[in-house]
Amino acid sequence: MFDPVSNSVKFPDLESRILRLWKERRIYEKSLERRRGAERFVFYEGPPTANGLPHPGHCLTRAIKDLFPRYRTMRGFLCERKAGWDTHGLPVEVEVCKELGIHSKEEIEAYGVEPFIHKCIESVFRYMQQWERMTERIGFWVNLEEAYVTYHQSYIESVWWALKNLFDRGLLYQGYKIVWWWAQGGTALSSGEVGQGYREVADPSVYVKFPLLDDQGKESGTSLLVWTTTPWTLPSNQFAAVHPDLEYSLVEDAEHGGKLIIAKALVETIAAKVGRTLTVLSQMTGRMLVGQRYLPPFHYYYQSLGDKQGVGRDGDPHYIAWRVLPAEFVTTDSGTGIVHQAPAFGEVDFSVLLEEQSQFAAGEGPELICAVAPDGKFTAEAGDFQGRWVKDCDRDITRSLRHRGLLYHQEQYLHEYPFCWRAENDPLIQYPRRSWFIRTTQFQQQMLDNNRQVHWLPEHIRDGRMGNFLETNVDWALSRERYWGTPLPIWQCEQTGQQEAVASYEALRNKPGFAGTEAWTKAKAAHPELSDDLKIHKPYIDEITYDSPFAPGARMRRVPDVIDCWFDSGAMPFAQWGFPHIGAEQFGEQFPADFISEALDQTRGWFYSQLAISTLLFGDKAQGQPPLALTRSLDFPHPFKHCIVLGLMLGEDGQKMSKSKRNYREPNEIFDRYGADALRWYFFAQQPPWTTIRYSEQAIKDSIPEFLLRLWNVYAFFVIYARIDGFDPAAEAGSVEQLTTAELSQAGSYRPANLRSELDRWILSELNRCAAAVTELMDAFDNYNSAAAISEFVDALSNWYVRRSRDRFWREDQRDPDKLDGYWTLYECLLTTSKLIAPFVPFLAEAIWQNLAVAEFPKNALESVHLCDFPTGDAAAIDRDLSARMALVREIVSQGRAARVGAKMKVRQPLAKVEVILADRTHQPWLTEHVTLIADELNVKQVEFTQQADQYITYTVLPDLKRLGPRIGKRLPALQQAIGDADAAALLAKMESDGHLTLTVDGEPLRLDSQDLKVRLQARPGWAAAQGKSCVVVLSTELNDNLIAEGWAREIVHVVQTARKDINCQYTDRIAVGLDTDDANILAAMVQFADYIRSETLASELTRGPLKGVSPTETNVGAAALRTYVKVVKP
RNA sequence: GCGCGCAUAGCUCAGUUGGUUAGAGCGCCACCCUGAUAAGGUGGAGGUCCUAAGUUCGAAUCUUAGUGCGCGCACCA
Repeated sequence: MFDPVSNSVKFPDLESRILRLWKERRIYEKSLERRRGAERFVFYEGPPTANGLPHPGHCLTRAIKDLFPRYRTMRGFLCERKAGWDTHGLPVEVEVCKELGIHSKEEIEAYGVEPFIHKCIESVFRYMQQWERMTERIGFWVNLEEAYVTYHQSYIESVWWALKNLFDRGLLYQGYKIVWWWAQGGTALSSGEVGQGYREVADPSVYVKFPLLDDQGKESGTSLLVWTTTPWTLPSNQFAAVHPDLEYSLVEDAEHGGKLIIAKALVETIAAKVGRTLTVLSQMTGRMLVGQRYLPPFHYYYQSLGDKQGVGRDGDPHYIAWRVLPAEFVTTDSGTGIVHQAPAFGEVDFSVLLEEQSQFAAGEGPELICAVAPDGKFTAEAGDFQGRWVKDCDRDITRSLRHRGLLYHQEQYLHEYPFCWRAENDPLIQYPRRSWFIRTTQFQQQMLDNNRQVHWLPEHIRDGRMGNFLETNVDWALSRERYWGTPLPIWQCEQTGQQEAVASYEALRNKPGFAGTEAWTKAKAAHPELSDDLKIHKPYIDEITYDSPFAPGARMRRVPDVIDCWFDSGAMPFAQWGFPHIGAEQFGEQFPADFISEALDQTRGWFYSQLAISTLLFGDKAQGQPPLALTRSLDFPHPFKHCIVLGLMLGEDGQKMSKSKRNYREPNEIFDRYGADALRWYFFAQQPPWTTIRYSEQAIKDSIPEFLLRLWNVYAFFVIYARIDGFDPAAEAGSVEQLTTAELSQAGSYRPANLRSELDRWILSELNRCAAAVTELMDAFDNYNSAAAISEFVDALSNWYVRRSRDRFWREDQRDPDKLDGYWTLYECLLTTSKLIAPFVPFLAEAIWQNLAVAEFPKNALESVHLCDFPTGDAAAIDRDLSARMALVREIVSQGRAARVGAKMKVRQPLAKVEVILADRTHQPWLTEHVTLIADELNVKQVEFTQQADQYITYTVLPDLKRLGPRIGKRLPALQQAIGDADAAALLAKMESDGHLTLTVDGEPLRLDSQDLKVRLQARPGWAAAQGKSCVVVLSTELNDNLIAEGWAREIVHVVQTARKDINCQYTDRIAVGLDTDDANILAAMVQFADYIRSETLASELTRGPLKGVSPTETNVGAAALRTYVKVVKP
C-alpha cells in the first residue's frame, strides 16, 4: 500500500529526510557495489581550494560533477568518485595572514614559521568541513571519507616522485629570470596566477629627457625623449633602445628650450599632448643613433660606472652602459619610439642585456643594475629613495626629474596591470630572480597534440582558449619562496652546489648520514594532536640533512622553496592514489579520466596543470615515449577525455560574484528556501552549462512550480486515487526488483499496451520516446536538452494524460479494466520518470521511488532509485504516428478554445458542432474515429472534418521551400509568383485528383507532387473561428433550448462543486443538494439533467428548495438568483 | 593591442544541417476549471532577432566590418 502523500510538499524538508535515508542505508556505497566488475566510467574531482566559503557558482560545478557520474552509474558503469581538497599555497597563507593581521614575509618569520604552518593546516581543515556540508546537501555523491588531500604525506610523495622524474630528465631547472614578483609576499608567481590578478589602474606616465653626450662626454644640448609608465625603474636605467629602421626627427621646442629626438611618426602626437609647436630640424634613422652615449636620469650608478669601458669581442673598448641600442621590438604605437631599458624589471629588457653582454669578452660586459631589493624597496644604491616601496616613490622621482629640468611631460596612463591574485592591493613587479622552472616549452607540440584529442564542451575551447594558451606556452615557474606548500624535494651539496631530487621520505631516510628529525619529534611531543603529514612540510623538512655523495664530509641540505600549488592539483590523477609508491592498481584502473568538469577559469589552472604534467610524465605511446607502469595503453588524450567547461556564474547584478558586493545568496539559504533539487534543476534545465550564467533567484524559485511541483502533483494524484481504489500492484506482482515493464506485466490485471486505450498507448509511447532521447543526449553530455525532453514529457503527462484520464479514475467499479489500465499506465510512467530524473533531481526521484516502489514492495524492490538501471526506452512501444496525431488533437482543442474566447462562449455552454479544416489530411481518418476526445474537451455535440470549407476559409498554397530549394534553386521566386497567381482551390483540387500537377515556371514546365506544396489556411471573417499552423476550427454558435438547458445544468454543477469545496468535502463524500430558484428555465434544466448533476457532484439527493439547517450559497446563474444548499450525507 | 565568447519579448533564456507565422518560463491582460484545490489549465498582448554590408532563390542562423558586454592573453617600455 502506498503511503498517503501530502499535497503541500516542502521540498527542503523532504530532502533532509532523503539525505538521512541515503546515509543510513549507505546507498551511494551500494550503488557502486552493484557495479563492481563493470566497465569503469572514470571521474576526477578537481579539488576545491579549501580557503573560503562556497558560493552558488561552486554549487553549479558540484551539481554537474554529480549529474554525469550518477547517470553513468545507472547506465551500468562503475564510477568511483574520490573527493579531493586543494590545501596548499598562497590562498591559504593569505587567509591565515588576514586572520593574524599580518602581511609581509618578515611578519610571518617574526610570528614563526612553525606556528604559522600549524595555523595553515587548521584553517584548511575548517573550510574543508564547510565544503563537505555543502557537498552533501546539494546531493553530490562523492567519497568524502577517502578524499585525497594535497597536504597528506602520500600525496606529497607522489608529487615528489613526479618532480624527481622531471629533475632526472633535466626538465626541472633553476634559472635566473625576470619573474612576476610579489614583493610583499617575497615570491614569484606563475603565469597562471599572474593572469588572475590583472586590473585596470591609472599609473603615472612620464616623458623624460635623456641628454645625449658628445665625443668628449659633454652634454650636446640634444636629448633623447623617452617614455615610461614605471618611473621607479628609472634609477636602474641601463640603456635606451631605438628601432634601427625607424625614422626619427630632431625637433626643437622653443618654449621648453631644447632639442629633442623623437620617432618621426609620433612628433605630431607629442606636440598635441604638450600643446606646443615642435619644429622639425632634421631627420635620421634609428641606426644613426645607435652607439651614442647619454646621461641617465639618475647618477647613482653613473657616477661610478659612467666612464667605464670594457673590452668587446672585437677587441676594442666600449662603454658598458648608457648607450643607444638597436632593438626590433620598438614600435611607434605609443610613447616616443625610444625605449628606456631597465633590464632588471622587464623580460625583454633583460634579454637585451644578455645580448649586450655577449658582445663583450668574458667579465668585461655590463652587470645587471638593480636598485630594488626583493622586498620591493629601494636599496642603498638608490640614495634618497632607500628603504621605500618603489611604487610609492613614483611621485618623488617625477618631482626630482622636474626640478632638474628632465621632465618633459607628465600624464596619467590607464592600463591593465597585474596584482597579487590573493593580496589584491599588492601590485606585482617584474624582478630578476633565481627560481625553478619546468621545461614545458620543450613539450609544447605534444601538449597541443594531446589537447587536440580532448573532447571539449563547448568545442571552441580546444582551439580557442586552451589552444591559444598552449601556443604561447612559457616554462612553468614552479618554485615559491613561501612556507605552506609541497616542499621542493631537492637537496644540494653545501660544498659543491650539486643537487639531487628525492622521491619519498623513505628514500631520504635511507640516505647515509640521515639526520635532523629532532625538530619534528619535539613538535609532536609538545603537540601530539599535530597531523603526521606535517613531518614533511616546512620547517621540519628543512632540518633533514644527509651525507653528500658529491664531496666527502659535506652535507646535503634542502633548497628552501616550496612549489606552486597548481602543480599539486595537476598531479592528482596519480597523486590521489599515492602512485607510484602505493596505489598502482587504482591508478592503472582509473587513468585517464572519462569525465571532468570545472569552470572556465580553470583553463590556465587545473586543465592546464593536469594536461602539462600528464604530457611530460606519460607522453604518448604513438610518439614512442615509454609509458610508465600502466595497465592501459597511453594514447592521447590523457589525463582526461571529456571536459565540460562551465561558464562563469555572475551575480544577480551581472557582475562577478564577490563576497564584498554580496551579489549572491549563501548556498545554505537557497537550500533552506527552495531545496537542492530546485537549484539543480535550474542549473541543468535553464541553459547549456557553458554559457555565462546570471544568478537568478527567481529562476531557481520558478523551477519548483514549473517542474518539481508539476510532477509532484501527478504523483500525488496517483497516490490519492490508488489508495481510494485500493490499487495494489504488490498483491498481483510478486518478484520485482526495478519495477520494469517486464516485471510489472506479471500482474493479473496488467494488460499489454496494445489492449489499452489510445491515450494509454500514447503516453507510454511518449514515455519511451523521452527515455530514448534522454539516453542519447546524456550519452553525449547534453544535460540541457535532456532536461527539456523530460520537462516536455512531464507536461504531457500532467496536462493531457492525467486530465484526460480523470473520469476513468472516478468510475465506481474498482475492477473496471479500463480504469486498471489507467492505474498501470500512470504507475509505470511515474516509476520510469523517477528513474529518468534520478541523476538530475535525486531527492524528488527518491521520494517518489520510496513510496511507489519501496513502500509497495518492501521486500523486493531495490531500496533506492539510484540503484536502478537507467531506462533507455523500448523502441517497440514508440508509435510516432500516434504522437503526431495526438499533437494534432491538442492543437485542434487549443484552437477550439481560442475560438470560444473569441466568440465569448464559455466552455460550460455546450455547442452543437465544431468544424475542423485540416491543412494536411493525412491523419483525418484517425481523427474521425477519435472525435469524442475533441468533443469532450470543447464541450460540443459534434465534430466534423470539413473538406469543402470555402465558406469558412481561404487557402494559401505555398511551395515547400526546404524540399524545392535544392531542386530548383533560382527558379524559386518565379515558382512562388506562379503559385501566387494561380487559384489556390483549383491547384488543390487538381493535386487531389491527379496526385501531381505541372506549372509553367520561367517558360518551362515544372512538375510538382503533393509533398512539394503546403497549404496554409486562413479563417474568413464572420465566423467564430481560430487558425493554427495545421488547422482551422470553426464553432457553430447557434444555441437551441436543449443546449441552453444543458448549459444551465453545467452551471449548477459548477456551483455545487464550489460549495463542496467550501465545506471541505473529502473526495469521496456523498452530499445532499438543495436548489432554490424562481427561474423556470433553471428548474427545468435541473429536472432534465438531474442524473448528470448527481453523478458529477457525488450527490445522493437532489431536491428543489432549501435544506434544513444548511445556509445557502447565493449565486447568479445568468440573470437568475440561485441559492444552493449542500451538506454531507452520512453513509 | 591581440585572442575567445556573447548580443533574440519588460525579465531570464531556447532556437537543431540557412526555409514560409522566431519559441518557452516569469511578469502583464482576459478567462476557464473546481473529485491533484492555499493547486491546475487556456487564450491574448508583447520582438527593427545589436548595426551595416555581403553570400544566397531565401539569413536570427553563413561571411566581413563595426558597436556594446564578459572573459582571457601580454614586448602595455
